[in-house]
Amino acid sequence: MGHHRADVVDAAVRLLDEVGLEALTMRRLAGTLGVRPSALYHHFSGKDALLGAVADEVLDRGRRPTEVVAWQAELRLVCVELRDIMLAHRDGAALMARARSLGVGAAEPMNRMASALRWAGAEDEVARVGARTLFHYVYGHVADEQTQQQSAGDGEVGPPASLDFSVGLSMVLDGLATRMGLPAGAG
Amino acid sequence: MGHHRADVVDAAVRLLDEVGLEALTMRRLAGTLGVRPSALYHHFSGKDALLGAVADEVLDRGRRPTEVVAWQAELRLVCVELRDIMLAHRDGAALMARARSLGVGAAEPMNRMASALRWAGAEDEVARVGARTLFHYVYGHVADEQTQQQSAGDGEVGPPASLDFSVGLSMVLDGLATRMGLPAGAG
DNA sequence: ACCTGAACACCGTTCAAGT
DNA sequence: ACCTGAACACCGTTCAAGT
Repeated sequence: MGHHRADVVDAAVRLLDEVGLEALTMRRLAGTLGVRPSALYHHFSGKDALLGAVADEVLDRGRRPTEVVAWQAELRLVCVELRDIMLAHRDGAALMARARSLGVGAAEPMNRMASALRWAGAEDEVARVGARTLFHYVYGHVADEQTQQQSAGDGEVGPPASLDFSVGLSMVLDGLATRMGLPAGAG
Repeated sequence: MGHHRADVVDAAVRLLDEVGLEALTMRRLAGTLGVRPSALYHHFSGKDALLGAVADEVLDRGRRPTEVVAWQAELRLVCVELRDIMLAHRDGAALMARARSLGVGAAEPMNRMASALRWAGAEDEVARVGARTLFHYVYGHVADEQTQQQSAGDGEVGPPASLDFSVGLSMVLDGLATRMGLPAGAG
């Protein structure tokens, strides 16, 4: 009875956190809204479009204010922000992968990374490849974290994931610096 | 009428190449074998187990003989082999991601990378993180390639993907070398 | 603009029973 | 050991029709 697009996205984010990506179903989502499944197609052309909107909404909610820092530190901040966003929602990494593979949404983080690199003086190819590499690193790491914490649940292991993330990120940033003809280790 | 596990896996690989991962369905697979869907559950406990077996089969088929080379070159060979395997099958990257997220199969490439790193003298943490980073790089790159070539199809763009892959890989290997206290650029 | 009702063409999985 | 028959509990999507 009178929902808007934003209401549907809100409900979808809540449902995602409750039941996970696999159980995030058009029929189930309609149920939580007290509406018939077919009603959702008034707001979205299909499930793909809905998932793209959910991914962008989640990205937007986790956005932090920009700080003025050196380029390596900025890339680090963007990557940490992206990881935190993915970790903030059940199956967050899988959601981003799904949206990207459907070619709908979730493009902003990589664009920010590429911008930072170009601003730092990287050639176009290095900026493009570097941004992709960083994004894939973050996504892959968080995807592993979330599938592990899904299969564990009992023995608390806890914080070493963040440390591993930081170490690997430094590695990629070092490689990036080397490619740009700068000394490694500033990050 | 008398299929074995291996027959089912073979048919699944063929069907994957024909119709893609999304349409690789238990019912459809049963159809190509001239069998009822329920018959498949005699060979596999469920779809997840089947997909894991498919991933491992594909990995095994693409395996190349080991060459004796420097560690950076060896890592490069493993990564190139992994990319070629994924590219050799429709939705190859998505298949590996799916298997990994289900915690079934597709673990061998990362193990080989970690071994190569330990053999080269890397500390345990660097070997673990390095292998993960390399695997995620390869997977992410190929996943992008395959979703792009899925949405393109018309204007031939072609080879630059391989070049981008090589550049990004060198970047990661440089970062790895730096972390190990070695000069970058040997790869 | 937003929704219902009803249908279409599918899914994965289980389980008793057959040979 | 390998398979059938039949069912259960779901899917995404379409489309005419209602308010």
